[in-house]
Amino acid sequence: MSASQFSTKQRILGAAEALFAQHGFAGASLRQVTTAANVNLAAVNYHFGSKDNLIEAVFRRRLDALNARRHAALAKVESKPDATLEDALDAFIRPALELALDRRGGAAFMRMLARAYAEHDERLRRFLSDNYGHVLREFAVVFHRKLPGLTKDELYWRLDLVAGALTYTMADFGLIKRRAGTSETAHREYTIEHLLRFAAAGLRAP
Amino acid sequence: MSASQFSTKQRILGAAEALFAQHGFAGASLRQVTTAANVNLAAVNYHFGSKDNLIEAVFRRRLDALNARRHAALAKVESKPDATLEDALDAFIRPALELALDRRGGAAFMRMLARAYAEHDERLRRFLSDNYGHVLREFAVVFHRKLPGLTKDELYWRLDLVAGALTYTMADFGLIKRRAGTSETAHREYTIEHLLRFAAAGLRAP
DNA sequence: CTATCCTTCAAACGTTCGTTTGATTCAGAG
DNA sequence: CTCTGAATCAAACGAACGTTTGAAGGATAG
Repeated sequence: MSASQFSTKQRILGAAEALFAQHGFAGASLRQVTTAANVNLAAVNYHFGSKDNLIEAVFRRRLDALNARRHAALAKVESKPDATLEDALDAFIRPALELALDRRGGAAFMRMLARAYAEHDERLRRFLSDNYGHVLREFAVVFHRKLPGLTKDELYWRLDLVAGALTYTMADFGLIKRRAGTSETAHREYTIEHLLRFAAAGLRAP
Repeated sequence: MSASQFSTKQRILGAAEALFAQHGFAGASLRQVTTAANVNLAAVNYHFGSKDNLIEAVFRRRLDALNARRHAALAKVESKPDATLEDALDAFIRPALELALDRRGGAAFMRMLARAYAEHDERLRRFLSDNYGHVLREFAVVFHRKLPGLTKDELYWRLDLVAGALTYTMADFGLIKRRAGTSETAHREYTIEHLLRFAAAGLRAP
């Protein structure tokens, strides 16, 4: 009889996500994680091989779905001949915000992502680039088409800054309680509108 | 004969700043710090008492000056009767950007600050709030006057988001090499203009 | 039933951590 | 010169870390 309806693997992933978000990758120990997940200490190395592999698995669980949604949304935008920069940005932002507002740990994951972004860790950057870089490159191509007059270098670091600011901002949005009386849909649309305007202005700056 | 023109204390602070920026507070060990600073391991506890105190000292060395400059710039803005929201934002952003562009470790400090911001560490937040909160509250009062129609709660979380996005962005600006042929002054003014427009738009959003 | 395979368990591994200790060095005051 | 006190040093402390081990558990197939 386990202590939860979820499997050992899933309980480890959930506890690790929350603790990595709170204390960082170096700051959260496997003993904290396994205690919170109510599993044996050795279970992490049995199921994931190492702490580094666990970190990657925590990312993978959420980012696989996020990237698939972003890819599909961008494809839909590309099928319309009169799509704007804002439409492409919406395809980028909306899936991420839905993830950030997900009730089962979405906010914790977003905070973890923001920390990873701020860490500039080489190993983690390579992992993210190798596994999810192709979708980001698709977006970069589309953005480049919507933004002639920007050199490739200029576009790339602007995208990096915009993505960073969005990630950081969304990590905090998960913590903000929405105003009473507003539906979750309204809250999401209000937030997307806000982020989208900021991102578009940043990308279009002279 | 020491290995540098700087004192043991200063060498520790400089090495700690760089290593905290690169590996985080938990990830950088005192052995790494003291080796990089070319001092004995026990020197940290002798001069600062503990690792936590060292972290605070690294912040204090830069933030004392930053807060004084921000306070002075805001006072100058307040002395003009027709000052705009953009003027107040300039008083907030310009000293920080000058710090970020400082050649002696300014970029490293900004990256460290961005990490601290993303960490949401309770102890660190209390330290920053206790020591530098009063200047931020001065800014909040001015911003509130320039932004009627915003509730106090709305203003506070918008300021938090704006400050976070700015901090994160400036942490990366320190890494970006400016285009050849542009002076440092021109680069700084271009960047400030960019950040200022974004922050003003974010604060003024409906 | 036994045999097999996946999973869980308590215990221990060697390493690294922050911190403390007690001796040593050394410049400046009397 | 001696004395004093701050600074530096090598060495060690106990605790916590990620990881490994070998035995025990427990479901399923033959």
